[in-house]
Amino acid sequence: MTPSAQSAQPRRSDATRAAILRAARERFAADGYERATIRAIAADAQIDPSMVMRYYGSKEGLFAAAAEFDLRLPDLTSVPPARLGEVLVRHFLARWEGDETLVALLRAASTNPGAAERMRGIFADQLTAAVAAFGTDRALTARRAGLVASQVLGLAFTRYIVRLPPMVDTAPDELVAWIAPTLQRYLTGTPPS
Amino acid sequence: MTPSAQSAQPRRSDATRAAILRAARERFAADGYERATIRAIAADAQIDPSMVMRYYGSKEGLFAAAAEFDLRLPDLTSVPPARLGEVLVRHFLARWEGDETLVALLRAASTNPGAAERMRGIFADQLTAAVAAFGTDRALTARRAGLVASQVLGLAFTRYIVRLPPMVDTAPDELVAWIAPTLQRYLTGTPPS
DNA sequence: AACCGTTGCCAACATCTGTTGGCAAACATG
DNA sequence: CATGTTTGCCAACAGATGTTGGCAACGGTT
Repeated sequence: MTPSAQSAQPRRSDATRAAILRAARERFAADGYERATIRAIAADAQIDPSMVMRYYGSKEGLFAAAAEFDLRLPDLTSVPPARLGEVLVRHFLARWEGDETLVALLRAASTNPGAAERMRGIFADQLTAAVAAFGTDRALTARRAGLVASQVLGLAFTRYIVRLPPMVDTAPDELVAWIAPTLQRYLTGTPPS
Repeated sequence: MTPSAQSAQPRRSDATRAAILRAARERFAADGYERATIRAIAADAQIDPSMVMRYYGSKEGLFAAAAEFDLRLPDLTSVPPARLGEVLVRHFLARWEGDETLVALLRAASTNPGAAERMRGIFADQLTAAVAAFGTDRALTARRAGLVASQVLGLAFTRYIVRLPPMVDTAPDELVAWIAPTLQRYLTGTPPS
């Protein structure tokens, strides 16, 4: 993300690189992995398709770069325990509406094994880590995180991908009110026998 | 589905048609719409690619035929009201494990507009109809159905598509125990202000 | 000014895609 | 048997796709 992590001096082509990445995210989000063609991405970025190859190696490499994503989950230990669910849904909704990277990842994960692997990594690592902050049983923690992921990804899938009318039309606040108790129970509820 | 609805006599090519449809469902489920090529489907069915075109017109036509699906939702009015959630999750899980058509539809819906439209139709029509059986407020009914869809599709997405380990490893009965209360509340819970 | 790495474009490649038309064999019908 | 229809395969087309190599222009360094 930050342009000069290992390469000390910024290159002259950083603008081009960024334009490609932005166009790639848009196309991947709108069309999915296979329908988003390098030519179309290059056209959006107003450069030649061969530049995409030079800077990102391959289509897979481009996607890997475009799908870099940090959920930026808050520290759940500093959240009032009773409001965990609400904070989480609200955070996810905001994160989703503000950055199309997640939609790109979601669309691509359905058909591209690499994208699915990336998605697994994000939710297994970041979400599980956040949930683990207030639980000791590792298997139970993983299960709680998985359940939260199932509801949150289902929300995203129905709202941004399939676009089910009731899920698209409902205001974020009302969605939060409905879904928060679900996450709350997945996070803190007593596990079934 | 039934081979002789309008055409009185069964054709000699019915076996071929069925083989194509079966192979198509498998490929669409495994690879998604764009990666499932007509050539691969034809190879699986052990016939020539051109036969697919003759019998189903186009790739879209083939998908439309392969993605025909009935949720076979039970009549919710004859279910004990307190067990609505449990019955629903269990039904969906069984339906999903037993028929790969839904997985095909789910994968394809991410990238193919026609598949998304089909998915919208299935959940808007069949699920909303089932939910409408015990509610009068139409907007609220649609919202309840949408919420149920979000959790059920999220379950399917994480378990069958992304294959999040905790969602794959957890036994169906335990998933039911966790998720049933969620659907129960979406179906019968008091709506937020 | 001479030099060299960078940036960019053009043209082309090999391959794969959905799709089409024609032709031979199998079958059914008179 | 003769006729028409159905089933199947082969070969091919037109277009799109990821990817590559070469070549000109630019920019900084010595």
